[in-house]
Amino acid sequence: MPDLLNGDQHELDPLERQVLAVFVDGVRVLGLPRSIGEIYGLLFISPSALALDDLVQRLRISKGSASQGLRMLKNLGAVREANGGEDRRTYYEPAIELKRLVGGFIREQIRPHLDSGKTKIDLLAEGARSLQDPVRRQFLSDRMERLDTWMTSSAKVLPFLQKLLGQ
Amino acid sequence: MPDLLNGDQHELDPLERQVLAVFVDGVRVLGLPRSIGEIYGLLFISPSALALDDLVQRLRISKGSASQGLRMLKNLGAVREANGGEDRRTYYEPAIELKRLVGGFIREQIRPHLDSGKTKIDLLAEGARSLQDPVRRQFLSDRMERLDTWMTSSAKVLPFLQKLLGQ
DNA sequence: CAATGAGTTCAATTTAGATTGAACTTTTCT
DNA sequence: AGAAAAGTTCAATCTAAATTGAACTCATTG
Repeated sequence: MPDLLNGDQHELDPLERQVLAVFVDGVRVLGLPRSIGEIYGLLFISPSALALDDLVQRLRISKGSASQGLRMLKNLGAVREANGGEDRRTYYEPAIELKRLVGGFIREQIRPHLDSGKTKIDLLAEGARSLQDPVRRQFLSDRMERLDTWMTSSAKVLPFLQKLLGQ
Repeated sequence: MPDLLNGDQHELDPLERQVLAVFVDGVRVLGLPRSIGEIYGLLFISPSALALDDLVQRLRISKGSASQGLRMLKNLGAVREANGGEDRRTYYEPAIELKRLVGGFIREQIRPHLDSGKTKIDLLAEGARSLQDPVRRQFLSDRMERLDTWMTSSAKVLPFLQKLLGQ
């Protein structure tokens, strides 16, 4: 007698599989692992919040994968804990506002790289300025300046991005 | 007698290595392979255009890697052939305007995914509309609608992005 | 307080995708 | 023509990153 207590632990149906494939594709473009796309995707098409174990069963991924994936999605602000589950498990639901998703991605994945990049470039510009050969010094300094401009422009654009995507 | 005819085929010096590391880091964020960062980075800090073989020697990568990397960079509009090299080799120089780089990346890496994603979602929305269960149908249709909105918003934002980064 | 269940951690394994290198095509030069 | 050099292609190999799964902690409950 299968599925006695579980109304909803079936395999994914073909439509659901295809939706998940779109998410897997989407997150790969962002440089995130497949499991992230699967987990978020399943939450996105689930009418009710899901617990870790639901993800394990329906996606057939390991507990480890599900745990790590959920942590990353929480950090990105793409998933939050649903309040008021009956049992003692934690249930998760997806954030579905594009603004929030983009904001989280920028905060977690873009800004840190921009910041550490800027620091490194400042250091390298320093190094360039202390080169012996004046021609080389001038050229490299110009290029480091250019890199710096890139970073600054990119950083400036991010708030606009968020604003434009806000709703 | 090393380097008799090659004024410039040294190893990379530590400063150069560090600049390349920044580029390698940068392209990884964009989901591009390390070799792309190395090749573009070396061109970026080279005062004169370089040929494929220069890349092979200075970066110690294979001819195959250099060839494929250059092709991708050309497709991205990040590198162009320099005109007027002496010998019969092709020399390459980097595009250093952020606008152009971003434009190429959007055109080659973002737009195709957005477009194919939109197509797939339209199909899936179709599938959702023909579900039996009215509750499920309504819910999934809403979610597909939401996905569609994401795609549309993202596509609309790209031209602004390019404009804002246009120096 | 022992037992059960939820969730985490991380070393080992797997896998996707990047890189290599040898064979090939094309171009140039004597 | 044919030798040499530039560049391309792609099957085989390698490697970085994702995934697994077993051992663990922590919280709950009878």
